[in-house]
Amino acid sequence: MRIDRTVVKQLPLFAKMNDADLDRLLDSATAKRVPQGEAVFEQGQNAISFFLLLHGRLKVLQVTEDGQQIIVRMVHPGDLFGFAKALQRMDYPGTAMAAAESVILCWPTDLWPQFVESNPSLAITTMQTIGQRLEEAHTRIREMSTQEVERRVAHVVARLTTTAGKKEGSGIRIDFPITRQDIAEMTGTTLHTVSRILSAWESKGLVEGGRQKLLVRDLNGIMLLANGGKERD
Amino acid sequence: MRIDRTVVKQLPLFAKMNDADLDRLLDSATAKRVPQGEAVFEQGQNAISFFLLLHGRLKVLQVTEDGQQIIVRMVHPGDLFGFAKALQRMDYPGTAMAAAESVILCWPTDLWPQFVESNPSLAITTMQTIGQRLEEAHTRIREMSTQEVERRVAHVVARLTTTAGKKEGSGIRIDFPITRQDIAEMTGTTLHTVSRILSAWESKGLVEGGRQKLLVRDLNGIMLLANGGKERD
DNA sequence: CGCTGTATTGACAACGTTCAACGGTTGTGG
DNA sequence: CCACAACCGTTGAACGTTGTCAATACAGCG
Repeated sequence: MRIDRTVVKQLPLFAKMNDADLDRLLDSATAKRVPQGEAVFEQGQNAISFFLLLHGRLKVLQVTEDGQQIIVRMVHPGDLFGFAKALQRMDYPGTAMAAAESVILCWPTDLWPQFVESNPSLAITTMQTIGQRLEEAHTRIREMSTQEVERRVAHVVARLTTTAGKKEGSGIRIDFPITRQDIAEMTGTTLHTVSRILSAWESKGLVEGGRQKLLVRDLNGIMLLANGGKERD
Repeated sequence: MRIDRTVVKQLPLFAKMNDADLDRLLDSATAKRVPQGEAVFEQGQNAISFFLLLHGRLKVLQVTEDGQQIIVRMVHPGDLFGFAKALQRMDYPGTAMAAAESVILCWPTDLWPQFVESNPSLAITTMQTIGQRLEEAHTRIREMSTQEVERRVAHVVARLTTTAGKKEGSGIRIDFPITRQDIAEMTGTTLHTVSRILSAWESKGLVEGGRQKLLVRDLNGIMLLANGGKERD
C-alpha cells in the first residue's frame, strides 16, 4: 500500500525533505485506524514500532501497581510518539490510547536510524521534543508541589484549549471526548473535585459543560486563574 | 593546567576511552571548586558550559514566579549535568547549587559535538540518562498524584540512602548536609510535615535525626513504607 | 427498556498546611 | 570568651482544602 505524500507534506517535521526521500519513508510505513478507546501499544510491551499521529487524539497513560491511572500527556495530530528506542529503552513506558477515533502511521523501530539519516533535522527536532517533555514534566511537578487544585485544572484546560481547541460560536470547544475523570488524571485530583470546580466555573460563565464535552467561553478568565488570578502586582 | 586522567578513569562514562583521547578531553576542561551553598549556574542563564561532578553533591533547583522552590534532582559524583545544549536549549532550566563542598569539571558547550565524537558511547549514554530523567519525572508525578506524603518521603529517603548513603556503624548515613526543608522541596510538602514524619520514624527506630543530618537505621522498614506497607497481598 | 458509564451534589472526615511559640546549635563579632 | 544573631528543628492548635462515601440523576446503547 502506498501512502500519498500529501498527507504528511504539510507537517513541519517533513517540510525540509525532498519528495523522493519522503516517498521512500512512506513506503516503509503502515497506516492504521484506531477506534476510540483502543490502545496503540501498552505499557511494558516490547517497543517494536514508533508512530506518527495523522488524525484524531491519543492519551498516554501510566498505571500504578495498585491500579490507579494518570494521564502523562496528550498526543496531537502531527506528533511523533512511541519512540522509546530513541531513548535506548526496550519497552514502552506507558499506554497510548485513542481518546477519539484516530489514524496513525507505524514504522518498525529498526528503521529509526535510517529515518534520522534521511532527515537529519529530525535528530535535532527529536532532541528538542524530548527536552520540552522533560521541561513540561518538571513544570507539572512544580505545579503539583506548590499550587492548589483549581489553578492546576485551569492550567490544563487552558492548554487543551490552545492545543485542541476548535472555535465554535461563542466559545472554543475541546475537540475530543473528555471526561472529568480524564481531567482529574491530568491534574492529580479526583473527578469529584473537578466536577465541583467546573460547576463553579459554569455558574460564573467561564465554561459550558456537558457529557464528555467542554466548551470554553472565557479563555482569558481561565488563564487568569491558571496564572494566579489572586495575587497580582 | 593539566588534569590527571586517574581522577576520571574509573568512571563508567569514560571507561571505554583510550588514554590519548581522554587526555585531549581533559586538556580542554577546567576544574573548579564550589563551596557549599554556592551556585554553579543559575536558572535562565545562558548555557555556555556543561559539567561533570567529580566530588561532593549538588542540588538542582527551580524557583516559581512567586518565590517557591523545588528541588528537581540531586547530582551525584560522576554525573554529567548542565548539558542543556544537548537538548537544543539556550539557557539552563534550573539552578545547580552545591549541597556540600564540591569539585567539578567544566567544558564550553561548543565542545559538546567533539566530546561526543571522541566518545561515541557517550551519545548513547546521554540518551539513556535523559530517558531515565524523564521516567523519574513521570514517576514523581505519579507519586504526587496518587500517594500520601509519608510514602513520598519514604521513597525519597530510600533513594537518597542508596545513591548517597555511607555505611556508619548501625545504619546508613546520608552523606551530605540535608535539611527538612530540602526533603520538603523534594516531596512537595512543608518542612513541618517532614519534621513530624521524621520524628514519628525516629520514635519507631527507623531513622535517627539531627541538624542537617539523617541516619537510616532500618532501610527495609523505610522501603516497606515507600512501597505501600499498608496493603500487601 | 434496562444497563452501564458519566456527572452532580451533599455530608463528613482527614490529611496536611498555616500560624505560632519555643529550644537548641552554630557561627560571628565585640 | 561570651553574647548574640541566624538558622534549624520541634511541637501544638486551628483551620481549610480536598478526598472519601453515598445517593441520585441522566445520557447513550444494546
